[in-house]
Amino acid sequence: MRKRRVGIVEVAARAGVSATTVHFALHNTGRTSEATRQKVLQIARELDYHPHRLARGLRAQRSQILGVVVPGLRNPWVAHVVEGIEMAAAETDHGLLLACSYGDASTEGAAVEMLREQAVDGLVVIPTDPLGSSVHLRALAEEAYPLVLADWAIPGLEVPTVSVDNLKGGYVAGRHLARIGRKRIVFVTNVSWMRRWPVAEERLRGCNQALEEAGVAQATVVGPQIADVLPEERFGFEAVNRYLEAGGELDGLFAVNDVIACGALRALASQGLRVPRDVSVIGFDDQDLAPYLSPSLTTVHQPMREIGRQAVQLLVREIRMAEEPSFSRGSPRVQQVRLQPSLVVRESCGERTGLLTFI
Amino acid sequence: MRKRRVGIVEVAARAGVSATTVHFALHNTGRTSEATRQKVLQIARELDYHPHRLARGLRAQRSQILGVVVPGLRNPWVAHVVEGIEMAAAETDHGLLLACSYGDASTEGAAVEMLREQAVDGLVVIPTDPLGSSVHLRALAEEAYPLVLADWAIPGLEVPTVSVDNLKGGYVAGRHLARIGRKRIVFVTNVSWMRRWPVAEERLRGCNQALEEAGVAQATVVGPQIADVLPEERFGFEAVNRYLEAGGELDGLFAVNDVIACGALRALASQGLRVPRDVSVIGFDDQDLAPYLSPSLTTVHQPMREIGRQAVQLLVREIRMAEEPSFSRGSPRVQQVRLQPSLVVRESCGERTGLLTFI
DNA sequence: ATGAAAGCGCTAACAG
DNA sequence: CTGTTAGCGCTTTCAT
Repeated sequence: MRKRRVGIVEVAARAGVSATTVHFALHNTGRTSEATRQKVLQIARELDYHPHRLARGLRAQRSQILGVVVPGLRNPWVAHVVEGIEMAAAETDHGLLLACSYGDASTEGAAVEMLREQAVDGLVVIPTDPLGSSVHLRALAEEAYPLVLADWAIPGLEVPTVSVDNLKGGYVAGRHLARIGRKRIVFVTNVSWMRRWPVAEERLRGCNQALEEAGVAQATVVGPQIADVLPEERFGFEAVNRYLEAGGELDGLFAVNDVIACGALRALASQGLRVPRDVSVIGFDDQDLAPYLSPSLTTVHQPMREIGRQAVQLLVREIRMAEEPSFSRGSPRVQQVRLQPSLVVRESCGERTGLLTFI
Repeated sequence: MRKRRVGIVEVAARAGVSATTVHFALHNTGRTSEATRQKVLQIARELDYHPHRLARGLRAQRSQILGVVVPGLRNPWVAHVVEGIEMAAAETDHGLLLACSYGDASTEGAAVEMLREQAVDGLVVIPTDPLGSSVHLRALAEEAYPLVLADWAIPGLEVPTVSVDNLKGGYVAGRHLARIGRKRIVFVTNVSWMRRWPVAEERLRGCNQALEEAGVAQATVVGPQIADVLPEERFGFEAVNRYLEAGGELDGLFAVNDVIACGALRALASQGLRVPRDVSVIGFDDQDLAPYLSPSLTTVHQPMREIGRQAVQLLVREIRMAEEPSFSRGSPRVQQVRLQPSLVVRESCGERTGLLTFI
């Protein structure tokens, strides 16, 4: 039989006190005598009382729920970021309402709408598309709705953001390729990633900067020419395959993420190119599988869970600021957190081919 | 400036009608004249009115939120199931409150507690541990709280469940290994998977059944002997490495999931064993990366998103049944959905080694 | 065809 | 130290 939910009044009745007293007893505000408090707690336990957060939320105008909008969960990068968000949310006693945009700006808009109706206290969004996203995100920002972006900032949108230093990430990748003597570098990215403008572009720019410093030709961008396909492994595979079939050459490859790198590795192998002998490959993310690919993948590590955690921290701060404007005290109005990536060298680069440097 | 949320009463005021009328106009219950209805809708739009679902939920005793508890998101299997859940939830106008148990039964219990306080209408749980989980899940079941399990049923717990036919999945894997002439089969699983009793055990049992039918020796179970480590790739790698270092032999390997298979592939390669020449490898799940590993992974496909979708469907049904008991009409009280797996043959098995069959 | 009023479960200002 | 009371925003019965 469905057990009826026991509320504060039933506890009050059983304890022979008022609902108010129960409330103060449960929240230990020191307004009740220790005796009644114990009695109330005892009865609450007996009755298996649980607060009804909807009711509390309605009254307090605060649901203790954070909304999260992500492009989807199949890229492990996102999955890890969401885990980080979940951990931080649980620690700060928040629930987590999750919605996916699946790469579509209007789905994202609908998700934001829906989450707002559910009265989330704030939103963490990994935007899907700078143009489409910026419309509704800008609307949120304008009414000072607590909002934090993860992964990348939308140009011209002043919102707290936590992201990784993509320029530097690209730079260390490019520098490494140059150092080990690679001359013809290809940068693989899909259109979705190009749309996320700052991300792919910065990684590419960082890479090119390093190449230039080393006197190596700029990277050839492969991928945006062809249609986007899922999963991303397949995209990486097809993009590289087409490039090679069209007679393209390369001795170094830098992929915008590890999943695409995985597909790229496969394409290189299928075309008879050996990694790292013929081609050095670098990914981005350092996902769980990177060390276990064959060859293991050299990649630019980023702290994925940490991105999620920091996003929640910024968001909680935003929420407080929205509630008690005095809280802003001193610290800058909009915080940007930029985490540092680092290169993890594994087999796919074949450090030993570095001998080429001496030729 | 923070925009104050506009409610039904403000719309009413502006339209010169009562809140009741606004309500009926918005919900198109045909109780208002078309004229007033249009006017109200117009004003609602102008004022950018959005219903407050917390308030509605409180009144209606129904939050339109589903709770989901999963072990974590880093295994892409889970990520895909959650995507399926998210899609189905969005389609049925439900929000999705997500919590992770991280493999710990008490964390799971706390998550369930928290979700109930948030007044979710029902729960989808991927249990973490049959012993630990069964305690609080049984409690839910006893009070007829809408609950659906995904992935595996807890023995003796009568709750709707959607899972894949693991016995059959194991069977087709084992049969394939036998058919291509493999004789010394190893089954790799970690302790966490063994705890999820029916899953790993059924996959193993199905495999052994096929081996027996083919007159091949039962599979050696590798993994549970050593401590669990994350990520699972690493576990697969270490488990297989230890087995080989201890002088273990094999010519066929069946892993409890693709991620562990990925680590196993790597371990085999690092020990100089070639796949598929020396060893045939089969995984379970058919995750995105399976076709892009080198060699590409033969694996037992399961419809991951579909599991999530079906779970939501069962749950929505449970919720309706709990609300209007008359709804149960005819159909069995507890539904079990069992989806069919299928073998996807790729390079890691080397069908051509099937020649061995003729020796 | 429309409105008044009660109430979902909890909180907090205000009395005593 | 404890209780009374008035809502939070929406739904729904009952009047008009």
